[in-house]
Amino acid sequence: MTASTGKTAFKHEALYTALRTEIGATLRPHDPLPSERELVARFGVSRATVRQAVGRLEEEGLVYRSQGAGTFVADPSTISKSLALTSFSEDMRSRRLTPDSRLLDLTLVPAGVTVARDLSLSPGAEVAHVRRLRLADGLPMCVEEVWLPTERIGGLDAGTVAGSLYDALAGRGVQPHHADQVISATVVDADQAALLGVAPYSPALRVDRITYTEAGVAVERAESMYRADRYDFRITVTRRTP
Amino acid sequence: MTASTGKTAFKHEALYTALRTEIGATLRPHDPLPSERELVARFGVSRATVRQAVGRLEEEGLVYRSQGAGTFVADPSTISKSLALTSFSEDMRSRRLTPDSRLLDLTLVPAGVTVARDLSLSPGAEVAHVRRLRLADGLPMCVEEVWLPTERIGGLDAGTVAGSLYDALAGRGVQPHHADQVISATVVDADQAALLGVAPYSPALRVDRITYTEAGVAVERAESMYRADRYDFRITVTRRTP
DNA sequence: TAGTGGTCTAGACCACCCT
DNA sequence: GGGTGGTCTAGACCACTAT
Repeated sequence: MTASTGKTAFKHEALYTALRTEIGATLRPHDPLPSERELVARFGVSRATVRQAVGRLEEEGLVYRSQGAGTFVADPSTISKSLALTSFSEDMRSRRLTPDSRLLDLTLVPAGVTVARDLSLSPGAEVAHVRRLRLADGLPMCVEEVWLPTERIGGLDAGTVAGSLYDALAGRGVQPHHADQVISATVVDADQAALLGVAPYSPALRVDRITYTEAGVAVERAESMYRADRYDFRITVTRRTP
Repeated sequence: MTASTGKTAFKHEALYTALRTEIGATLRPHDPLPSERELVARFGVSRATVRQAVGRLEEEGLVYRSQGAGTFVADPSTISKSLALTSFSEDMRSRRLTPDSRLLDLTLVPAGVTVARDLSLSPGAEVAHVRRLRLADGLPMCVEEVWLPTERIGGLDAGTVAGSLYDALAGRGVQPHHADQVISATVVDADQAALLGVAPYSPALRVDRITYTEAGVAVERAESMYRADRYDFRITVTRRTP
C-alpha cells in the first residue's frame, strides 16, 4: 500500500510514514498504537528507531504518549501547529484535512518595489506571480499570493503550481530551509470575501512570509489570508530564565 | 558549580543544564560545542544521552548542528522573540515601547466551566478575575482579561496588578515556565472598541493563553485582544527535512 | 584522511499504569 | 504482576565536512 516514492532511505522515516498512514486510515482518536516493542518485532528495527519515528509523530501532535499506559492517537481538535516551516498542503494534512488548490493567476511580471526588496532582487527583475485559492476538505481556507524569483527557481507552469509549491521547488533542487513570518489580523476585501465565501469585512488571519534556502537566498514571498473562523495558530512557548 | 537542585535525576537533563550554562557564560555565537564523542568522554555518558541533551538545545534554538562540521552556538539575534514566553510588559520593552496598565476590574469570582476546565479546577473554585487596558507609549494596545486560581497563587490587590503579573507571580514563588497560545483573528465589540479607541468591528489579533509552572500546574488563563494596526506576531520557522 | 553528526542495533533497568 | 513508555549503555556503520 505504501508505495515508496524511492526517497525514504531511513528506517525511521519509513516507519513514521507507515504509522502516519495507519493513523489517518484505520485508527480513531484515543485508539492505542501498537506498543513500541511490538513495532520492533513487526518492522524488524530496534527500539531506538521506533522511538525516533513515534517521537516525530508526537512532536507533530498526531499522537500522545502516556508512561505506563501506551501511545494513543491524538484528538484532531487539539492538534497544535508546530513551529516547523510547512507548506499549506503539509499544514492541512497535519490537521488531517485534504488540501486542494484553485489557480487564480499565474503570470510573469517585473518585481515591484516591495517584492524586489523582500527578495533582494533588482527592481524590475522578473518574478512569477501566483494567486491561488486554497481549500481544505473542499472548503475555502485561504487566498494566497506568492512571488517567486524566476532567475533562482526557473520557470513555472499551471501543472507545477497545482499542488505543493515546496514540492515543486524541491524538484528543481531548491530546498526551503527557513522563513520569517509575520502574523497579523485584518479584514477581507470584497474580492477576497467572494473567493472565501464570507461577508466582506469579515476578520482574517494574515500571514506574510519570506522563505530562504540554507544559504540565506530568498526564494519565495507569500501573503496568505486565512478565514478567521477556520484557522488559528497554536504554539507552545517556554520562558527563558537564564 | 552545577549545584544540583536535587530534582535533576536524569543524566541528559544534567548535561543539558551544564551545556546551557556554558553557552550563556563562556561561548560566543557560532563557537563550536565540544564534539559529541568528547562530551561522552567528559561526562561519562553514552552518545545517545549526549544526543538527547544536544537535541533539546537544538529544539530550543540555542545551537545548530551541521553534519560533518559540528554543533555551534546559535546567533541570539536570530532567536525569534515570539518563541519566548513573555509578559505584556516584557514584550513591549523588547519592542522598545513603554508599557503601562489601566485596571478595569479586579474581583474574586467562582470559576466558570471554561475557566475551570482550562485551569484544571473544580467548577466554582475561586479565581481572581483581572481586566486591564494595556498601553504602549501611552497609546491603547490591547484589552486583556486574566483568570488566576487563588488557591495556587494567593490573593491579589490593585497594587499587585498595576505592573507585570509575571513579576507578581514570581514574587510569590510561582514561576511561569511554559504556555500554550492560540493566535486568531477577530473583530472587536463596542466595549472593546471604545477602550482601544478604534471603530467597532475593527480587526483585532486575539491571543488565548494558558500558562503552566514547570510541574505542569496551570496558573493563568488569559485572553488578550490586540489592536490589529499596532501589533503583529513575528516568528522564524525552520524546515524539518521531510 | 580524520573528525563530525546521523542512523541503527541489541540489549538493560526503571517508573508508571492497569487489572 | 505484566505491560508500557522513559532512560541508558557500548558498540557499529554511514554521509558529510574540513584540511
